[in-house]
Amino acid sequence: MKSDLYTPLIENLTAKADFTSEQLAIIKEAFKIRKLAKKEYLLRPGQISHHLYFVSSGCLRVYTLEDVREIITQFGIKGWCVNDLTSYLTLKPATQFIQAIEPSVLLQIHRDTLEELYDKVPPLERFFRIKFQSALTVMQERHLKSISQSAGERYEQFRSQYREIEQRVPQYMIASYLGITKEFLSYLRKSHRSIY
Amino acid sequence: MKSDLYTPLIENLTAKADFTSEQLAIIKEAFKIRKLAKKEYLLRPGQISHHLYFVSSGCLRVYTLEDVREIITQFGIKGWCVNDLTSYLTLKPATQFIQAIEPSVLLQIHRDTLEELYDKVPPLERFFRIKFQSALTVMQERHLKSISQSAGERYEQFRSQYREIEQRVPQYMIASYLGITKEFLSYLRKSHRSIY
DNA sequence: CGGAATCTTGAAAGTGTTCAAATCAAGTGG
DNA sequence: CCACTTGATTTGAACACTTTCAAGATTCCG
Repeated sequence: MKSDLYTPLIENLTAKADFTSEQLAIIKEAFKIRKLAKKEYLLRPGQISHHLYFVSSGCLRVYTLEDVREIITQFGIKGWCVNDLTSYLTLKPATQFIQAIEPSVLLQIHRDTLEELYDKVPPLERFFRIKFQSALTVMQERHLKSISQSAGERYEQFRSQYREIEQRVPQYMIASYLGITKEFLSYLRKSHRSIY
Repeated sequence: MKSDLYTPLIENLTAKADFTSEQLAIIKEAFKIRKLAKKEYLLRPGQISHHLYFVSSGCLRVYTLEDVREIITQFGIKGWCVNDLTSYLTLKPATQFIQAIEPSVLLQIHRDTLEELYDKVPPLERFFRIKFQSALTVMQERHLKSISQSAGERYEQFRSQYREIEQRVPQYMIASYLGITKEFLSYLRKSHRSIY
């Protein structure tokens, strides 16, 4: 059922803005289905990110190689977007990898198509403005915590905030997302064993 | 000269979008001048942020009290915006302080006025979508560095990226912005004395 | 079963904080 | 313009948090 895959997208759209059913149909039409096997890459450094990716099902990670160490900057599960946004917006080569952690289904839209849609469907521009606003506040909050809290606190908070992700991805990836080593995360878990 | 104060705003607007001179006039009209003495507060925790603030001149800081320690989340100089964005967007009480570090002049617009403007001047919505997009990528980059780089590297990078701010604000504020103690920043400076 | 990926352990080293005191700089009022 | 107070920066020692490295244990999957 094609429409199944589009349900999360439609829900997302209608939650934050008003679209007529005609507009929704146009938008839906513009998003193409993209399936990924486990461990398959959607994007690699050097490539240019030409699409916006909406996760319909599965789980992905966005990460970068700093020095020689992997740092995960985003996870993506149903209802989230994943991207190397800088590459998408500036047309510069990506610096990040996007890889499926599980078999996944994405809905992708090309930058040029979306630009056209902004003109064809004005509420879409508002939708994205609002989306980017919220994404920014989330990122501000995340950054604040990363410099004001200890690793243990950040882990606790991650566990409660993203329980679903915590249960689906290996622990060394969570460590990477939190900016600590897998060994230290293991140590933290041990010393609080009673809690977990 | 009133128009002097508006120049940075106009430049900012016209750099990223196309407005007719009529539209620019309408927008300009909607922004009110707000002057602050040194150390004066624009916003305190508990208050609701009803305005968007554009810095026309001077220098401000946005900070929060974590535990008992001040953490600076943003600086604002000419051409930048400062805010507790979460409060502005959700109408919830602010958690951050906004304080002038120098005598400053801001241009402020009320949320309701801006919402009306989005309808009256459609390109404005696009302007802000693009602004928030860029702000998000900047924040992503900043967060990545805060978890992948050492304090020394972050300081080096801050010095080169924000030379102007570095020269205008006391060092303990830079330490606070970088998420380290003033003592440790002092130590870093000492051990690299030759470089600075 | 066998191999690869993941998770755990412990010791040693590095990075950053805390606290208390000293120094330096910058207004402010007399 | 000096004396004084406050604000800002520096120092050093002890401590806490996190990483590194090397090894071992465990789990997962073909």
